Amino acid sequence: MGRSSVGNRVPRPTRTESDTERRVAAVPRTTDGDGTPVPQRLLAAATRLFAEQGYDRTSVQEIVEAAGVTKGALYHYFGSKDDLLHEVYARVLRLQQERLDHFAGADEPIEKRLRGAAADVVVTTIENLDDASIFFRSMHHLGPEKNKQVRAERRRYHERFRALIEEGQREGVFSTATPADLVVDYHFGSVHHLSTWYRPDGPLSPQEVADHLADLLLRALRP
Amino acid sequence: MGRSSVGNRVPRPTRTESDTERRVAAVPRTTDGDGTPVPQRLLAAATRLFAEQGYDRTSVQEIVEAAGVTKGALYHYFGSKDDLLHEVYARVLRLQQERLDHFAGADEPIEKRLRGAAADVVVTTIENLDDASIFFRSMHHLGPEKNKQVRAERRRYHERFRALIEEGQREGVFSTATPADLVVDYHFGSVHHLSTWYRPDGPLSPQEVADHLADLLLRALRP
Amino acid sequence: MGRSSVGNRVPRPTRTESDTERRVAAVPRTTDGDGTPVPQRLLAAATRLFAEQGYDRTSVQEIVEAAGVTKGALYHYFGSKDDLLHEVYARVLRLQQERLDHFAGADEPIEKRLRGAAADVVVTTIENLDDASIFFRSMHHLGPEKNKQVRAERRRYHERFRALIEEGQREGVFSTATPADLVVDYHFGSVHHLSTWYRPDGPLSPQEVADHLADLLLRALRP
Amino acid sequence: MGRSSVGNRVPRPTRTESDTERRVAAVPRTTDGDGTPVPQRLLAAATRLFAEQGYDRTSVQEIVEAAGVTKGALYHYFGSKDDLLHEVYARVLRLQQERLDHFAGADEPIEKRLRGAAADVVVTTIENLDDASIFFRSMHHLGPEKNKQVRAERRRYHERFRALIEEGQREGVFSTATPADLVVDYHFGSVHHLSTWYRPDGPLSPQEVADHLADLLLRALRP
DNA sequence: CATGAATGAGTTTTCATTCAT
DNA sequence: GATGAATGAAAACTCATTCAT
Repeated sequence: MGRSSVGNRVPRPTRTESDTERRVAAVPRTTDGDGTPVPQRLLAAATRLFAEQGYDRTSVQEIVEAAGVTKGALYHYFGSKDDLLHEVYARVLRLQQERLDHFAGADEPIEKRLRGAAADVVVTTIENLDDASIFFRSMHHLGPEKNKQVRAERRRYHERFRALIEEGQREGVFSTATPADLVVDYHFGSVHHLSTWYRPDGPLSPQEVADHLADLLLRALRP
Repeated sequence: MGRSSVGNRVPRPTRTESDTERRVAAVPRTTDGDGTPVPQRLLAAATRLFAEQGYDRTSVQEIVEAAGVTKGALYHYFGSKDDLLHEVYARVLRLQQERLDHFAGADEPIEKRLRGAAADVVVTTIENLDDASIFFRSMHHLGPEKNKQVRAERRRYHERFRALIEEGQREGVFSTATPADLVVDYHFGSVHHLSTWYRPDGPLSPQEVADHLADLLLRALRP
Repeated sequence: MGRSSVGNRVPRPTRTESDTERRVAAVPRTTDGDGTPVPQRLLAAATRLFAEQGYDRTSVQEIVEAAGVTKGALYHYFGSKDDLLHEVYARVLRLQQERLDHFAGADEPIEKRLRGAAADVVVTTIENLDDASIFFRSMHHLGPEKNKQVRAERRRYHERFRALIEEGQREGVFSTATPADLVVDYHFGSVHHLSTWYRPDGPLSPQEVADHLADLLLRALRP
Repeated sequence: MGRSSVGNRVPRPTRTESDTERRVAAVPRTTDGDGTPVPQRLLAAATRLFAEQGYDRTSVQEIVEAAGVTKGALYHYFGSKDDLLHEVYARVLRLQQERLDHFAGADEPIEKRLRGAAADVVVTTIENLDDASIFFRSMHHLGPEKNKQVRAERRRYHERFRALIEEGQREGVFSTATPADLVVDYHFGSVHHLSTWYRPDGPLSPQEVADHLADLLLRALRP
């Protein structure tokens, strides 16, 4: 539950993933320092450094040094520095979409489902503040093609969330005073903002912040 | 309502400002192409480019070319690229603080004053979207000293705004369910976020967006 | 007896030297034009140019052009232009200390040992006039840390030499009229000065100059 | 008797000197801070800065700031940065030549005259250590023409000094074991070297150092 | 699989000097 | 006499990427 956590899926652009999942020994043997395989180590190092210093301020050299490998190794696993950033995004997007789907699809009244989703995105954002910082500050560093791709996924997420609000508005439990689109942006603004002000050693736990922000959203939506 | 607007104060890093304030004609007459003096031209070009491409992705070369001057001229007026960024910040901070003071000090009930301030910051942010983008994406590019300075001014602004909410809470017109601090961050999250999604050619005018967002804030604060 | 001679040690700033000592073949085989490896070529070019034009007047561009490599290559081997200068110093200091130790530790009367050391430093200085010019004109260009390091080694050399004189003074074969410290500076003043006036095509061979200067020193020390 | 002292002759390349000597009021009225006229202030500032940082490391901007004038003023009095350096040299050379002439032409035995000259150059060098540092470290920074000029004056000085030694050798009071030329360089080597090791707060006064060094010279010349 | 030497275009910044006022 | 804005060329250094081994 540290600042940044690299998921357990190995991005291997040059290989298919399916066959490495099953046999543990298939993961590249090169695990030098600790037991973590090289690509994960690179991704973790890149995530931390990108969050700390920004994408442009982080050199490939720094990343490979932090990961304890050589440049050749990085370019063996990732096509470019850009690729590395894209992988970070991919991981976060996948995670958030999964969690939203889970909460949105629950068998509960709309109010509960929205509150659950709204609070959960806050908690997971705080638990991965590094990823969040990168996400909201470095998106424009992606090349146009990958940028498009990320934006598309982002939009799917936004629409899924908006659908929840519209559902509540149709049922009359949420006010229609404000367009659902705007409400989504209102809430996600505060989520983005978390990486600016939230400190793990502050007075509020992630869950408390999440409850407060979800509360504000639902209070604003009261008819 | 342009994207970016450069103020009318000439930055003169090597001198105190006081003596140039008196004589209006002291502003360098060197205005080459158009009638705008060089420092303003540089500031305007930098603002636009920083917003479009980010601070790190914008080279000094690009800035001086856009401003139609030479690199030497830039370094004659500004100590560094960093300085240029700082000037953008200083201008925005000054403007926002002034406007907040105006609304907060008005002779009106607290609800009206908060709504006025909350809506106004949205309108002026939209009217200076470039400045806003820079503000919320590039602050960490400032050197540590200037960073401190900007953060301090930022904090003053935050506290002024928080005081409004607390005033309403004390009077009983705003709910105390959420700490005022968190409410401020909630609102400013959505303000920061504007530069991500707001498009001038979209369906909503700046004022409409402002009214909606201020409305959401006040609805969330209803007891 | 060339103007400058670059040693056979490869500077590898990013690694400890110990592991490259073992395997002779570890010296990079990349020797483009002639057979000399890149770092040596750079060091030789830098030495010549620093001596001819001074440190500040020599651009990194000139060095890499003279060495027939690119700037990137230089910065691959040396951390900075400063580093390059430091390597020149390190080589000279090592050489001089070795030779002094050799003469000072010989099994001979003190007069012969001092004369031998005093003459030898003249010969080797003349044989490496470039290094000497750099040494005595560019030391102050080193950053403070490296400056300290060089000064410390320099002092060790000075003290070793002074010890010889003091030994002779204690034995009564050298006059005690002048403090040994001052005598050392007197002699080394003339050694430094060599790079100002000595010309290889002049009437005196290095050995002749050395004999004369050592003679002056010993005559001045006669009781 | 501070580190560096600028003589009382105003270098005015663009004007004749003769008419400003007589009438005090003819000295340019621009004496801003203290009462010293601008050119002297510039020369003094340049001398100090050149000695401290070297010629190349000292910018024209630093000089004018230290002197409390503007760049325009500097270029009004001196044709270039190079000119400034040349003026420093000219002053030192003039002074040393005068003093040597004085001692060499005295009505005394050759031994006394040589000792006097040898000691005096040490004292005046120590009293103007800044000038000396500049002299021995920055001569090669002069353009070829001025370089030639300085070298010529330097040679005159050297020859004057050598003549003293040869006179003694002819009279049989100095040994002829070493060529007079070499003896001169031996002594001046130690004079140059002074700026490397002499510290005003050290144990020896300038006169003591001078006596010791002159003593060493004369002892070395004993037949 | 992995290395690390090498590239080359790029970066920000400095600075002596000029010139209109 | 003096100003200081502006120039333009050059400075040191960085860095993502490639490729022979």
